[in-house]
Amino acid sequence: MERRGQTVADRLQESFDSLTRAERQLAVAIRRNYPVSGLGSITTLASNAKVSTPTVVRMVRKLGFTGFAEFQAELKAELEAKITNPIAKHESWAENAPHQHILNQFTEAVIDNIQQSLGQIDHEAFDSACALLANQKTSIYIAGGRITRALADYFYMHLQMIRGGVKTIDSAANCWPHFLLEMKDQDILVIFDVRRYENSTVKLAELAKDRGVRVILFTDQWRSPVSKFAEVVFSSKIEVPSAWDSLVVTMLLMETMIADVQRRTWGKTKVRIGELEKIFDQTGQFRKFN
Amino acid sequence: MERRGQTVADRLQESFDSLTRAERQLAVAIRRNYPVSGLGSITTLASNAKVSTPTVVRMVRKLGFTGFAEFQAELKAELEAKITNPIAKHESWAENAPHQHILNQFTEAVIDNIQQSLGQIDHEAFDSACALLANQKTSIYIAGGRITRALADYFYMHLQMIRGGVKTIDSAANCWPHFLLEMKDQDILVIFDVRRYENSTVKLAELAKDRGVRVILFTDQWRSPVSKFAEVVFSSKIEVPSAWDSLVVTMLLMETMIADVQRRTWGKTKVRIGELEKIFDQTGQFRKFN
DNA sequence: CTCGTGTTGAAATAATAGCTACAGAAAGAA
DNA sequence: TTCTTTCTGTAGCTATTATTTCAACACGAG
Repeated sequence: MERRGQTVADRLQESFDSLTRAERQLAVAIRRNYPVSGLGSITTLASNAKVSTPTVVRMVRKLGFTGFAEFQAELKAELEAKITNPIAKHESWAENAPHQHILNQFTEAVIDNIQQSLGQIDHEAFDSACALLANQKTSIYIAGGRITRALADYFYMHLQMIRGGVKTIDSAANCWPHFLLEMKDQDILVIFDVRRYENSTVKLAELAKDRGVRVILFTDQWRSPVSKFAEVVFSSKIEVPSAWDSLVVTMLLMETMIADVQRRTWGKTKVRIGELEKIFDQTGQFRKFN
Repeated sequence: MERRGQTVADRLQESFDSLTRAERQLAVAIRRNYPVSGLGSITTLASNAKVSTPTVVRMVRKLGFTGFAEFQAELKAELEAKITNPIAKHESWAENAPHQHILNQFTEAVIDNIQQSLGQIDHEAFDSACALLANQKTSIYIAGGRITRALADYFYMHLQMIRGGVKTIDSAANCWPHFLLEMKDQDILVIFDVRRYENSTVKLAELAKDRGVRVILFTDQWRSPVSKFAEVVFSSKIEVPSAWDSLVVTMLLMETMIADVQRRTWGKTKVRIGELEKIFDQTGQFRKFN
């Protein structure tokens, strides 16, 4: 078998499909902090990956090594090459691709967006928004625009598992009166609105606010006009080297919020999730691994 | 004694005068090919330097370590710092919030996920997937699971603006026969499937492949069983400090793909977008700024 | 030359490493 | 469901490791 020029990472990648669950878990652990992660004892590596030492032995054999010692020797050799090589500079995200490759360019822009957006965020506003969403006495309405609809759905899907009283607002504007009618004082309306802002969304926010609804807005760095009616506003930088905008940062904020709301409501959510799991088990629709 | 910021090499240099003959011989051997030389066993190191193992122990104690293990751990830490991407080691992302704040913890995990996932991506596979999607002669079908449905919709929304012949597959499994019937040889099926993997999705992939359809899969680090039937697989690390998984990396890859497909089809897409704009202008539904 | 001080490695020891065998658990097939 | 097959961790074995002990050695002072 020809192995010339193949790094351990390559072999790991190549053989990934033929690995078992525990072995994949190990492979991921090795890639984390590669290649230094593989330099300790087999015991350390195994416990870091939360697998047993025989699993380690079996996996390195699958990669074509005679044993852990040979595997580690190879890692050391790679490391040595990397250290002595002057272009070892770690400046690309997709390491095998050239720096000009769109994967690197795009990712760099996204990282910058994250840094800029998070750098400006008001964490107290974030906390208060989470508190609002965790308050189970009120109802939550979620609305998105043409492009942001997908994020609204994603948010809805998670919140609805975490707590009751969550509704997603149909994108067709002629359905809104029904939702507005239902909204009570102190209810929450979460709106996603990035450029190009939609007139109808602004109207929705205004009408909702008139009814005493508290509005949480996810928007871009230029801020949707909805912000006039919003109690809490999160603006994310969305520019990337693309004809389209990136909603990655918005999604990051939203997921963080989901995590925090879940934490706040855990007592009640635990029961809710338990029931949900039971239903899933009954349908047999899902399976855990492999 | 203050040891802050001192590397092993520094200590070696500093204490060189107080070392004995055999110890100096060892010190030189360590600096030769530093720091990888110190990563093997004490036996190997000793025999490379042509000294005995007790000499090694005595010397590292003179440098201030309690034993060889501590010395080696320090070397590993140095190596790790040397080859790790500095941006990933960012201390705080939301600068005003404490480091323990969930915004910082979550973002840190996401950045790590990005680095891990991009670090092992096959950029040639990425390019070929983009080429497949840019080929306007074939039709594209997009399918998602319970959670990933939102991503599938997001992808559909963009691709559908970029080119024709894009369809999203209804999540209800009983609608699939109709879609399968329509699929032609060489058509593309894009599947989003992260844990917990859905049995029905695997079946869809299998049936599609039987019809000569080429499958592109977005999954997580453990890989959905769909990967058996997929021509191109993108796995993203999805673990975050949350009860739920993070699809931020998947979204990043997808957006990058959208950007690249758009670039490839620009000639035809320009016309298509132009027409779309015209329709939007006519409906007056959207406005550009404020 | 002899003594004393400091240096060194061979040998002994205790701990840990890597590896194997095997049995229980999980997944897949019937 | 039940039966097979495959996977995975526990327990135990042997080889090696890091460390300690101690006798031999080198070398300068007297």
